[in-house]
Amino acid sequence: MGDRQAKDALFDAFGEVAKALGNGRRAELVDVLAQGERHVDELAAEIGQSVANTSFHLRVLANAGLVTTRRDGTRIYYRLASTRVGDLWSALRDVAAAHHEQLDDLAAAYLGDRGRLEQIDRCELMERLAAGDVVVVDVRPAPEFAAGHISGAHSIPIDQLAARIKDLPAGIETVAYCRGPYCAFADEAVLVLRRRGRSARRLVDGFPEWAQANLPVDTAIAS
Amino acid sequence: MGDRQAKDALFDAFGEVAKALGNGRRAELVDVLAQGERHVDELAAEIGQSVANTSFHLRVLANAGLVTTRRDGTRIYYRLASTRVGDLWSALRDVAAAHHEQLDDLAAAYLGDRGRLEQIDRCELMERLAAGDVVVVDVRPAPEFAAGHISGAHSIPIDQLAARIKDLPAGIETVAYCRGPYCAFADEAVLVLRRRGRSARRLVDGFPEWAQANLPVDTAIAS
DNA sequence: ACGCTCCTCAAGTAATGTCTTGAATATAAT
DNA sequence: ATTATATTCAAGACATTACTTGAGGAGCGT
Repeated sequence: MGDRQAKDALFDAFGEVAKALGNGRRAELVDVLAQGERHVDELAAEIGQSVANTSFHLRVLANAGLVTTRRDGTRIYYRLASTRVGDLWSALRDVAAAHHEQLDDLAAAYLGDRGRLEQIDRCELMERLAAGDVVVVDVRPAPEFAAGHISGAHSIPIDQLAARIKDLPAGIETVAYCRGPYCAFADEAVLVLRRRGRSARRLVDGFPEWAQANLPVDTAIAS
Repeated sequence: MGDRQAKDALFDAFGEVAKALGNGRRAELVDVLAQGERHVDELAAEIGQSVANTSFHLRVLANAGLVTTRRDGTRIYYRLASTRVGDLWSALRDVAAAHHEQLDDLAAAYLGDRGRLEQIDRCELMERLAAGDVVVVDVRPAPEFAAGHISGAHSIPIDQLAARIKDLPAGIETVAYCRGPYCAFADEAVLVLRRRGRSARRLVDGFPEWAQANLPVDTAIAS
């Protein structure tokens, strides 16, 4: 009990879990999987990598215990091993946002200047939803909406928003949401909506945070 | 906004923070620093590495924003950048414990079989402390006690416990605590105390968790 | 100014990680 | 059975990481 070698081995094991998150592509995978399960093909497209490389990264995550798999026919679906993994991912983002010097610049380079972006927090959205004076749009890809979404939200993936904007009722404020605070989909949705003269804001974070707060969620397929 | 290259760079930055934790020696450093600030010499001894290598690892942690420094004369003290870093470390341990297949074996190899080890949780310890029918012993190294400890605890570093056991009042239960759930000091303390015929248990986790729960803490030097 | 202590930096080596390409496997559909 | 689709595996090029040794810099006390 208490010898150096065993202690090093134990902490190496903790390190292995962190190492699994220690790659940008794997971090992207975890961010996508926090929305719900996906199969390899889709994941490869999401992170812009080859299927072989994506498969390799998924195996690294699986070996670290961060994700598990389910087979359905020829497809293999990956998902986070538990909500704790999502918590770990949130904690990592928090620390990076608080202490990583260049993170603000990198976020601004990806998301653009959010100075004028109108946001709404979970509490207010919940109130407005109850009052019925708001329309909520889920602008994530369809499979993520199918895997789970804010109760009452409409699914319009961001790349279809311009074409389907007429499906949304006018004269009522629209709230767009996506994967989380570092996802650009909702930002872009707000831009598109405002350009068309709609009143629009984005939810400050995304679906995982909403679900984590135990707010109402649906998994059935809605409009 | 939203282009691949910028997104990859952003998630690479998240990955860098995780990568900083993705090494057993750096994980040990974070675990020690969660107890309070220490200087390089001590840290090198704690993780069983050369001073040069320890300095290197500390710089990696500093570059990732996980630790900061303070100079005092010839010494440079390192500390966690904020309590969020401690939260991240806790989340990492939780995930590893829940999902890493070999972690239980590695923990058992380092800590020994805890099957018969009597433990006490924070709530019960708090009650017993208020009732005054328990003696609390901090068995961490002296600098960690000085940096912060459970209010009313006595400091007897584990390597002095056998010699100083007579300083502890007999006929009253003793509770030992240390750095956390994966620290062997308190386990060993319980063994030593029981061998001497004392009634003893260990706190399930350690000082960082106690402090995080906003329970009473002292930093002054006590007995 | 000098030596002392504490810490960081640089160079070098062995090991490991990332991504590509092309082949191999497993299940489903024909 | 055979073919098609989805995923994994293997090999190789290239970059990065971990640790050692020895030199260099910063502050303190004499």
